[in-house]
Amino acid sequence: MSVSFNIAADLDAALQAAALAAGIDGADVFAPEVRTADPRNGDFQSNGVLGYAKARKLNPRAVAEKLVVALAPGVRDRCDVTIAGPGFINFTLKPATLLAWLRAFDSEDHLRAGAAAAHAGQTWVVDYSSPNTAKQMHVGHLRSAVIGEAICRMLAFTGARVIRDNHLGDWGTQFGKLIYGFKRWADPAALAADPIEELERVYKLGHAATPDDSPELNEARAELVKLQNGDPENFALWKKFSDVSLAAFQQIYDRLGIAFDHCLGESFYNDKLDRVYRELTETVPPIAEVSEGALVVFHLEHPRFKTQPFLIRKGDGASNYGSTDLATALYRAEHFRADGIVVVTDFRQGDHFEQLFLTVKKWFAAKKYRLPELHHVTFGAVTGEDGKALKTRDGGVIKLKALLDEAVDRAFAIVSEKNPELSELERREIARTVGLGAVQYADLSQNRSSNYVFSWEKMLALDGNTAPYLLYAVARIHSIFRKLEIAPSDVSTESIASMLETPAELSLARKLTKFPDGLRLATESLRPHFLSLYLYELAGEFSAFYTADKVAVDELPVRARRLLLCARTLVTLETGLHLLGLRTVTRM
RNA sequence: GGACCUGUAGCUCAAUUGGAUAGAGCACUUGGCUUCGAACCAAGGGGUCGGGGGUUCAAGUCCCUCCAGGUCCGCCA
Repeated sequence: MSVSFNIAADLDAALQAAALAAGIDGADVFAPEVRTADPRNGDFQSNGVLGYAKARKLNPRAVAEKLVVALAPGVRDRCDVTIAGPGFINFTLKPATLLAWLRAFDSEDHLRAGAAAAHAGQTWVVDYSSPNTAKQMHVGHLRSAVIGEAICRMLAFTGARVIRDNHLGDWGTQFGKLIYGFKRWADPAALAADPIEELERVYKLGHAATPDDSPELNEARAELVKLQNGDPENFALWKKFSDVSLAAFQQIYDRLGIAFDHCLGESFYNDKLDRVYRELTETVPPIAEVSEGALVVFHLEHPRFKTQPFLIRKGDGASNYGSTDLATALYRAEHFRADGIVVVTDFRQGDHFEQLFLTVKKWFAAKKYRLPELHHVTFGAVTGEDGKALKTRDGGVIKLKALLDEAVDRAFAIVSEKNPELSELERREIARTVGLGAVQYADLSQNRSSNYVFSWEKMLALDGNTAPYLLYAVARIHSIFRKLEIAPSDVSTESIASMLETPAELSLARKLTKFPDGLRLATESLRPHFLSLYLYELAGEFSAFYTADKVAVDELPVRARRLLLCARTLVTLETGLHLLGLRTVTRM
């Protein structure tokens, strides 16, 4: 039996064909709207008949009846079809169909091959993390990095060529003060020991020593002008700041499984800004205009941006983030030939990116440049359990490194308590995976647009929608295969599998076939929590199956089919968790 | 003043982007290990989906309007 990756799409096409075959009025515009159903109603449901029948004053159940009769015979062979309620068409996959799907999609590679149609041939640039150089990454940098990486992996899995671009904040007025402070107070020993720490220290000194309207501030500005004019000494300093910062960032990225293809920061676009100014002012009518000395864009069609300007060059002629972000959009469209651009930042930059995208659309239209899809992926704040911004006990900023260390330490304590017989080395390794995974997963498992309450206790809990719960399911499945001395990937043991039969077997198998749906939802909406939710529900189905039906039974055909379910659950959980950026364990 | 986000069980969050009886975890009550990892599973109680109007065969979801919290609005990003 041949079965396709996305069964819902298949059924949708089948119903469309049935509409044509039945010769119903307006069959060419009929949209079946097949989607996954509540399990109580079946595997998939078609909702399209209701709206269609209503618009033509027909009886929806009669229309549904016609369609079901006209369905190609193959559909009835693969699933039970019923009409329910006011005119829903329900499809319940037969056990043989479930088994056929599970046999077809038996590895991460086969799942990927099935999923790759969604973005095949497309190039997507994802801009995430994007910290400022010469500063520590802190807790506020976590969400962009974690969400951005998950989005990259999902896009790549669904067929896209993904370019990971770290848009560093490596240019701007703060470097005048930093150089000013560095030249006076930098301590070589401290710099060697912890460069970022030392840079932050001298920046603070530089900032404090250059109050507004002071002669010292003018000196700091002079350092900035020298840097911007290519002064060798200042440029060398700036380069050093960038290098040590990137090296420090990379230590964090390594722990989170992140590897950027490019780190094209703001400085990279310095020589690309004049073109932006020129092209935005040379159109007729011009897109940008001078207002109060600055170059700005108003969007007259917009209720707010008709009076709230988008600043693209400062009054003193200097660039700002509006300038560089415009140049960045052009570079990504021209140089990378991007079909889509995703920028992952917190929601407070919403106005900026709305204005940016409006401007880019007008600009590209005027110059006849190909316009990529533009997405600003926003997320809410990370707060403590009191609802306020997350701080250390003394009110300071929590460094990302310290936060990740604590996650691993806490996980180590839990693993050591639950599984003291494992070697310390193995417990350390497990703690890394579980601790970091818990932090990542806590961020990914909830809708990114709401604020996120940071709670060690909740993210490290073994119950509920957490990384430890999912990893526990993974570990238990590995444990079964270990005990039976079979490799999960060894498909040959499955050849004698008998037909799926028990309620728990069928329920788990049905959930497994919904992986395409969870992945599609998460990828289309750029919201990884849809994939998390699916994985959590899958792990739940597995735990119920594990309790209800023993795998290692004496009847070999029964054992084989249950092992098949275990192997597929394992592949799906591991694939899904890897897509979210987590590592997995074989025991914990 | 304008705009955006959020508001769902006591608490933390979901709800396939308009579908059928709004679901999980925590907490509370009860049951299940001489059997593959009980870090688990099964069952129970718990709801004016912030309030009110509207659109629709169908609204937690869309529109309007209030209320509450958060955020942004010219030379930071």
